[in-house]
Amino acid sequence: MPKVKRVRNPRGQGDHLREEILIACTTLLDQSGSELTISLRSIAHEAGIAAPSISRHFHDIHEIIDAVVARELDGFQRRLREVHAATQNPHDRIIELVKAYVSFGIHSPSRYRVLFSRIYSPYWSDTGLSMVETSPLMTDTFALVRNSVQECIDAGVAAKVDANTSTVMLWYSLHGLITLRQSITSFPWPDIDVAVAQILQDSIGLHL
Amino acid sequence: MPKVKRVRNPRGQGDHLREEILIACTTLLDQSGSELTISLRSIAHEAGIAAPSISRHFHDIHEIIDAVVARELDGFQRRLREVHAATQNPHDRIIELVKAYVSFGIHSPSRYRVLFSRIYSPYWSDTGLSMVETSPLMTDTFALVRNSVQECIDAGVAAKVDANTSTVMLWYSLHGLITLRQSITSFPWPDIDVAVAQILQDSIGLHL
DNA sequence: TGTACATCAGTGAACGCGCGTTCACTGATGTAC
DNA sequence: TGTACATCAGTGAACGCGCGTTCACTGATGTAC
Repeated sequence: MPKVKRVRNPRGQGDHLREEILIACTTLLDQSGSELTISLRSIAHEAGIAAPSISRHFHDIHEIIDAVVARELDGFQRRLREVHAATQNPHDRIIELVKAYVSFGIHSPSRYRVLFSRIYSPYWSDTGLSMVETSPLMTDTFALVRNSVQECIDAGVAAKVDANTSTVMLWYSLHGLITLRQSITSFPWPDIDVAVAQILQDSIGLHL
Repeated sequence: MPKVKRVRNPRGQGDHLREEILIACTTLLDQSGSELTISLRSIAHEAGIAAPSISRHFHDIHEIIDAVVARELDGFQRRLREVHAATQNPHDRIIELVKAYVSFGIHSPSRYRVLFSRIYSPYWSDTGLSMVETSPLMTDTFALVRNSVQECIDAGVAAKVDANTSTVMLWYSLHGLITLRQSITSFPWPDIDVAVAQILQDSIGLHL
């Protein structure tokens, strides 16, 4: 989709193109589901600019992908925080948080994959290992859920005692549910709501 | 690694090259961890042959990948069958089956990924959707584990009642454990044996 | 208030490379007469 | 037993394409004098 004749940004506002590049990259990621199929030229084409124009804003394609992942992770965390603020008690809160997580994974499979299933390829090792580092945003988001699990335990609505381990178990299960259903589509998977309820019961011992 | 001067296969045994192509492709998959970074030419180079030589044996690269996946899945299933045959009672059997699954995922991350985390990309849809179909081998392997879970329930060593749902929960958790630990490496994950024991307890209610 | 100049925000052509695919070929070996 | 021919198992050069990167440029706008 080549865009209509681009109007150049006014002087001093060259950073606007940085935004457009990130948006174009996000669009392509949504379409392809893997950062490996994306090229600098495809991003330039999607953004309606010449390929060399990107170099003023990003050193290479990994820098663009990293920026997109950081943005998406930030948006995802913000959504979970909203859910956290909008719920009244620990029981409803953990259910809504899990629903939001699963909903994101099921309805935005490509974005979910880019955030939580990035591949470490040895071919990339010379361009830096930043993609392998865990973002503080990831740790923060985990802490948000873990605290909600702790609240459930304290309130007596969850039977487990170790909030940290329980939350990891919860994460394992939800991630497995989202990605296995995506990869192996013709398997007779059980109903998704039933599965999520079962996961909440098994992993944190939530009383339903 | 360019190989030493290849000796051509004798007449009537051209299928030997088919084997060599599959082995070369497996080697590359082990190295890269994603089928998206593999090209026909890279396989030809790894196998020490000219690129057009592949066309006598495979129509395109997807056919090669599919053949590799089928072989690997077959080998994986055979290993699980061996574990099944080598164990004496339902309790030990399910533990050893799970250990074998996790061990494969942790020690052969690239192969595991190719078997269980393949991506459906819309770009490939015109070359056929065979990659999206669930292999009968996958269903068979699931049935093997599900039957072991059923044995545990019948023997009273697992507390859950629905073997099918429990096995799906078990699969979700193990898959999540393997892939999350692979993608997010610097997170403070709990000890893997402890996590696996917890998963067995949570998902099928195994008494440890 | 003019005007020369510097800076900013890009563009377009060209490069060498790896890709999948085509095409004509090579040379060993089996087979029909 | 010879020998002509068909088949098999590949090879090597060449193609057009998309890739990341370089290089010289364009043209608008701010700034110093």
